[in-house]
Amino acid sequence: MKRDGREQRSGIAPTISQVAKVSGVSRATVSRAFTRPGMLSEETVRRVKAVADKLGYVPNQVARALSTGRHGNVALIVSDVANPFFPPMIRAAQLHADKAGLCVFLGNSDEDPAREELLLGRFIGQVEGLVLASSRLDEAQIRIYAARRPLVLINRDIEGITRVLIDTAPGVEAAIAHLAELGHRHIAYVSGPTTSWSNQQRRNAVRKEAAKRGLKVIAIPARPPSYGTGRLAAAPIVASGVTAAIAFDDLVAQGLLAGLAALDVDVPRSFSVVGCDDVLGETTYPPLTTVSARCADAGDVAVGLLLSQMNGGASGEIRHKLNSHLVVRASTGPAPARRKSR
Amino acid sequence: MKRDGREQRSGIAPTISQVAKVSGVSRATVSRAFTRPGMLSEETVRRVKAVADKLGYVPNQVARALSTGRHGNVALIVSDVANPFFPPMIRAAQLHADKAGLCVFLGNSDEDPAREELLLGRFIGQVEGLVLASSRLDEAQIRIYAARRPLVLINRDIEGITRVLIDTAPGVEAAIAHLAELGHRHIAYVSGPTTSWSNQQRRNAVRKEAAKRGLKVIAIPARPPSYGTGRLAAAPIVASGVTAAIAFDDLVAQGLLAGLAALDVDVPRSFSVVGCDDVLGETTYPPLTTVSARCADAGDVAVGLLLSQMNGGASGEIRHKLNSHLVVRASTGPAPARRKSR
DNA sequence: CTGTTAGCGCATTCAC
DNA sequence: GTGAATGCGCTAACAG
Repeated sequence: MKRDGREQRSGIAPTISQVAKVSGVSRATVSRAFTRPGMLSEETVRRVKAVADKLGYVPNQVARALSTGRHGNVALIVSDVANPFFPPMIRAAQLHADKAGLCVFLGNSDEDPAREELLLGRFIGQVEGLVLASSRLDEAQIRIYAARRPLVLINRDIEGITRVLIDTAPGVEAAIAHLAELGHRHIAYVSGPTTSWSNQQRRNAVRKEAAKRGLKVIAIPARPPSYGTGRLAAAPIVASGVTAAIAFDDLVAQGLLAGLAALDVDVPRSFSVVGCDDVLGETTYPPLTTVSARCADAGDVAVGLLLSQMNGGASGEIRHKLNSHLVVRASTGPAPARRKSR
Repeated sequence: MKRDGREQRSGIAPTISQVAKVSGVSRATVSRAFTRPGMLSEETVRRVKAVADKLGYVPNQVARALSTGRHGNVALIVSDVANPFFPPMIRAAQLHADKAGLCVFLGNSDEDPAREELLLGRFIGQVEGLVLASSRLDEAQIRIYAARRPLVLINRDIEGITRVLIDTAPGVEAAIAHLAELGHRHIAYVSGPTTSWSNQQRRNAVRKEAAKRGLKVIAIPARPPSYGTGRLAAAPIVASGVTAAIAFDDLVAQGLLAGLAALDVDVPRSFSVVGCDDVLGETTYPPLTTVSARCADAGDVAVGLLLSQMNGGASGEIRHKLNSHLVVRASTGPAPARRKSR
């Protein structure tokens, strides 16, 4: 077999053999100089490394991976890079992976299960572990991949597979309580993707807590969840007569804010809105009351779990829950006097 | 050498040899069935693939890479995943890479040259090409890596290295013209990172066009560029007496908007703000007039250029410029009557 | 401490 | 059209 284009640019890359020949040692010794210097005399290590340096030798990761089966790569697949929920998570995951010396493949499924599977297929062969954030794949598929490689899920609850769940229930409950205390009696839940674990969880939390406090809640969809669909939801929401809304995520809430403004509904004076995820900070107008979801932590924890699993740690039943809480800003206020009576 | 932990989970992954044995052909034939089916009889291909399927065989990318020198991976390094400028670019780059069957490593330098170099070092050995977006590395370093692998730069202008530049000058000039027509005479440029090519380009465009139209421009820094620093810039800006500001990017502009609101300065009635990049859409309040930077296209084009370079295409002097234009929304308006005269 | 030997899984010359 | 042999660059037993 001929040498191919591997190093077509600055000539052929030096291999372990060249270094070995020049330094007058065996290839194994050169290998050890890089992987287990402690096994060699300091003198040898020094000499070999000097030669390697001069030659510009750098270990070929691919060859090493083939030999050891460890390539130091992990993959992270998200459902939508452009959703502000993910970047902080990606960043945190990267940071953690970096510290462990791992490289991370990023995949973007764009909410499409087929694409997600395609990516998975491409990654699986060259990674030591995977993390799937908000996976839209069906359970059976996920199990298949989880059987082949350490795999951890974010915001997807599958029995027996390590997962980290951002538990927005406490925050959502607090939000409902907050709204109730402000005198709201009828509220809307602006719902997200039906296949989303987060959406199901939030919807249930809203219903449960609302029931407990005797609030009426209606559901208005915003699908796919985005600024645009949130904006569109404004009209049906005000038409429904509710005085407050809690949205699937901050983006939807932000759109709702805009839609409300366009309808001349003053927030928070005549309508209250609360978001979810807390990814927009105070950048909305008015600053959004929202449920803080610690998405960055999720990325960090997921990679941590993946690492311990890769290193043979307990891969049993791990279901890591991340807490949430309500952040009250300026988009919520006392319920307005009833419209009908005016 | 013993088998290692590669497939510790569901037993050993089937190799080409197993498929060969079961289908009663040689390993070479199995290999061909996957890489050059045309070389084999249809019957053979069919049979081999059937067996492979049943066994769950899937070609080992790493082994293939070692043999061919092509592993189908590329790396994308950005300076800050969390900056809304990047996600659309990342998404577009991924999409293009996907179509070409490539996997992409994502690196996040967090604006730190040292981290950027670390990442580069980890990636270089296992990718066929790299794209560096808004690299903070010094030119010499970049040249070294570019000599080893096909490499394309985004928003960094280094002679001899393929680069795609988002040319915001036309948009910025249009913005200045727009402001001038609205009667503004004194404006501020809220500047970004000094090492950023984009910042230099924008600053120069502002100066040039302002000079041409006889506007006075002062510079106020917002570093690092963010919502927070933009917000902080509001005070010195109103103190300076200018009536309009053009910000390094949308995030800074958004912060400025908030800072202005906190200072009770009405936008656009008493002050005009224009952003840069157009990554926030209409989500700000008021909707931001901004220079559209087509960041998604940049990612797409960069990967395209990288591909052609990887395939031995002309790697000569390529300097791809992406155009920009002004998007007028609601954050700009006529210059207010002069404050002093009131 | 260091050298020798034997693969990792695959793609590719050559023969046939 | 297909098989046998060889090597990609490296690491890991096994000796010494």
